[in-house]
Amino acid sequence: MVKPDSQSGRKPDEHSDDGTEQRILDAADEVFVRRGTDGARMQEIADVAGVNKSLLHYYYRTKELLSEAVFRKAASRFLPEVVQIMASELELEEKIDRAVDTYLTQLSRRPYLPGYIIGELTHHPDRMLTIFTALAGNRIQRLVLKKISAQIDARLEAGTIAPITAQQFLMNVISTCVFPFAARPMVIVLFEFGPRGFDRFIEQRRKELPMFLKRALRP
Amino acid sequence: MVKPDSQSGRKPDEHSDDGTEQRILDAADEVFVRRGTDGARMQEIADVAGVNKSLLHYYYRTKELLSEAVFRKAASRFLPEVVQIMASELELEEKIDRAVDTYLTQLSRRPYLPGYIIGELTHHPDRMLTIFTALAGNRIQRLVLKKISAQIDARLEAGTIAPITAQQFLMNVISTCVFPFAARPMVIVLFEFGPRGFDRFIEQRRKELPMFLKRALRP
DNA sequence: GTCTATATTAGGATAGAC
DNA sequence: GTCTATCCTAATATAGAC
Repeated sequence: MVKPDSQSGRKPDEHSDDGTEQRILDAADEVFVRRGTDGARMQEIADVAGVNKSLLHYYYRTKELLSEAVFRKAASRFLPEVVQIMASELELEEKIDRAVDTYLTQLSRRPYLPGYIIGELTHHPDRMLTIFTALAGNRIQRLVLKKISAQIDARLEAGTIAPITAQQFLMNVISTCVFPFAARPMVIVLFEFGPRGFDRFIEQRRKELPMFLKRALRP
Repeated sequence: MVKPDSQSGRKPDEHSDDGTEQRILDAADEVFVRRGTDGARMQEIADVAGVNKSLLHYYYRTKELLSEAVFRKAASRFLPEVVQIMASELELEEKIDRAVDTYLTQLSRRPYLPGYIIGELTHHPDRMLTIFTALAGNRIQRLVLKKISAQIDARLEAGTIAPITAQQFLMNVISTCVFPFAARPMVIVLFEFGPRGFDRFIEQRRKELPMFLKRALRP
């Protein structure tokens, strides 16, 4: 919308290595996620990107727009994967296995992402909700809930599952995967984890959590 | 430390209704929790408290100190309750019942508290961790983990529980209680909740979640 | 103890040279 | 496209009268 070149074609003429605009977005991602939108400083983003502050405005016009770009990118990394798993034809137990594994793997790479998204969400609900609706179009979630509901109903008929609503099921899976990362700084203190302690905890969780959740489904 | 009068005795002389200092702290709580430390404005706090901006500095010296007071108060409202339940002599199933009920009741009253704490934690880890250690002294958590571990071990002997570590057990209970509130704005969108929809979801959860968690404990 | 200035700085944004 | 220099507002903080 505002950017001169970017997404359409190649970089126009003489200059840097791997795209200045991209370097700026990466730097912005790093700084916004660590400090939050309100705590982030354009100067720090410029420093991390190794460019002049003015260039941020050249590419993204305002801090507001830049932060939106970052949030959009972060959010888009969050939902689709699990939505796809949950909407699939897999058995519920298989969905648990895959969702847990996918979440823990992705979040281990970006541990502060949940904290960032949750913080933004609570501090700027209005702005963020528009992004979310645009991003995840309501038809999709409705499909997911329909699908899970149907699976639960069928298994209730067969007597192979304990009663639970699709929403509560989904919430339990997502909560147990995402929350430990959102609360990571607190968890590290309360469980007295050393440098690699949290990672080991997550690896243990990767094994134990699916079993825990699947046990809870049994009638 | 910095406050003129306050916590020691009564208000000194002539003035307002129910304590100006308290009114300021309440206002600060409201604003900081909604906007986050970095997004909050001293002016807005003054407006909410119905006093002049300068008074905030009179009582709390700086924004930094005021925000610490707020965070300390918020955090202290969070841990103790459940720590006490978990450290008690109750059976694990009974602990689940009480913890879920306590959490959901308290968080329903202050739904944005988890989002605030998580946001602060990820954006100011250093500062917040000192508060947490001071607040929850490590001996206490160690006692909780010891207690839960002992209970699990005993029940493993008796064959009345599925294997799980105390840390993972605790994490599962806390995650499933707290996360829905932390992610509330997202949940409302994704589940397409109306005005009272989220509250009804929580009331449903108050019944279903304990059963879910207890089913997961069965061998 | 509470208010009315006012000081001061920080940080987002723009103009304009190269 | 990238930099230097500058503008300008918003926000924390303080001085001082009442």
